[in-house]
Amino acid sequence: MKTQKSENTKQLIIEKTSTVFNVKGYAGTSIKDVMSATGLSKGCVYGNFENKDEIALSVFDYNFAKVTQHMKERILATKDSLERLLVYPHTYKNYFRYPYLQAGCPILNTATEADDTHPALQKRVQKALAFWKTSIENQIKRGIERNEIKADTDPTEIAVVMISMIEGAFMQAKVNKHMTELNIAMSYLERMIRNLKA
Amino acid sequence: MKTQKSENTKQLIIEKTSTVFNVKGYAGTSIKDVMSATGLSKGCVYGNFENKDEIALSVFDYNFAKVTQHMKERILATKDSLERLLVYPHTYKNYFRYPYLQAGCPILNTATEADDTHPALQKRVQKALAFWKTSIENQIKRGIERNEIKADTDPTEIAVVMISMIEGAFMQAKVNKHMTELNIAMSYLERMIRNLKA
DNA sequence: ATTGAAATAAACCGATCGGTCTTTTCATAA
DNA sequence: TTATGAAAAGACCGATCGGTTTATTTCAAT
Repeated sequence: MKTQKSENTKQLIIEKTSTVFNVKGYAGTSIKDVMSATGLSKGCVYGNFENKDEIALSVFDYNFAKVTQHMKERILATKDSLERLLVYPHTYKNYFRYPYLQAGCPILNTATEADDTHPALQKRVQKALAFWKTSIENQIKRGIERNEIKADTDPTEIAVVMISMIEGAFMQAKVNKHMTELNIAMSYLERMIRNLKA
Repeated sequence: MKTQKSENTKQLIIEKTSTVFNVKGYAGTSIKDVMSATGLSKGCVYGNFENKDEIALSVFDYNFAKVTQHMKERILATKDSLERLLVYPHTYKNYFRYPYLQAGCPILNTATEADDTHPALQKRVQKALAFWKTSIENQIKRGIERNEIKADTDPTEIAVVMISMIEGAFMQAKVNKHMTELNIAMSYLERMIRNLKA
């Protein structure tokens, strides 16, 4: 098979550049950056991707899939609904342990750059954000059905507040280069989640 | 005075490009953008600023001063400590009314771009964030002294949570191009603040 | 009327940008 | 062993980047 190999290098390019794009952003990452991150030539890069846009889009999908997969695994390892929700603050409290979060949350990083300049990337972020929101909502609904979470809990409100607090606190951690604010916010979030107990 | 005039154009460049930098970011804004936004020639731009960095730094200071000034005015117009804290969710709930917030929160926009790429800008954001935090803390301390806020309130925690929620919700509003999540988060924040009442 | 700072347009610089195209490499199948 | 064709390499493209320099003009203050 010849296509097999090309599929491999395509994946290699995505993996090797995933950090670069997350750190430098779309406009800040050049093809030269892609070349030096992968060790590949320009011809090879453009042989596997149509243009820089296509790389950036693939990289965003890859980065988002990484954190989604991690959350999924952690969530499936729990039993109680509250424990499931607590996975989020627990993970972000220790974000430095996860290489794909060390460069920052891909949603946050991409969102602020793409919102007015890159419609295609913006749509991806919108979808990612919507996916995250509904999956928290579903966890809460499930918790209510199982009588583990107070029946009068508003799933949408909790989901929005959780996402807001995580992203806002994460931004502070990144810019301050320390965890103080992130820890404070995540501890508050944990308490908030525990208060949802039926 | 001859310096007067040059001071004016310097200010004009800052004002006219403040939106551009907030929308396109530092890396995304070119000198050509500065020229077309101001209607000035390249020679004139470089006659008033040493380089692009100096413009970006000045623009950040300008943008941050704008929102700080707005908050200050609003806060001074209140009497109660809780009302003072409520100024923040009220303002961000109607952010589209304020031109200097329409392009996004300068702190958020600059933070995510500069955290790993532009140390000078990053320092500015750190200072801005610290200023914001301590000023919320001081308002809460004042409220406790005046017996308007519960004595067991943790000023730092509330400050961090407020900033996190605002920035995180703002990000969602910008990327989704609608206010749903921002309104939900700000309503929650209002309730949280009202719960601090002594 | 003179002066001189400020702004102008334009040429120019080397570097880099994203992207194309031709050549070379190299594994595979005949 | 040789022919084939995909994949990788790298020279090359025009455009733009940030920034400098030049000569010229505008215009307010003396």
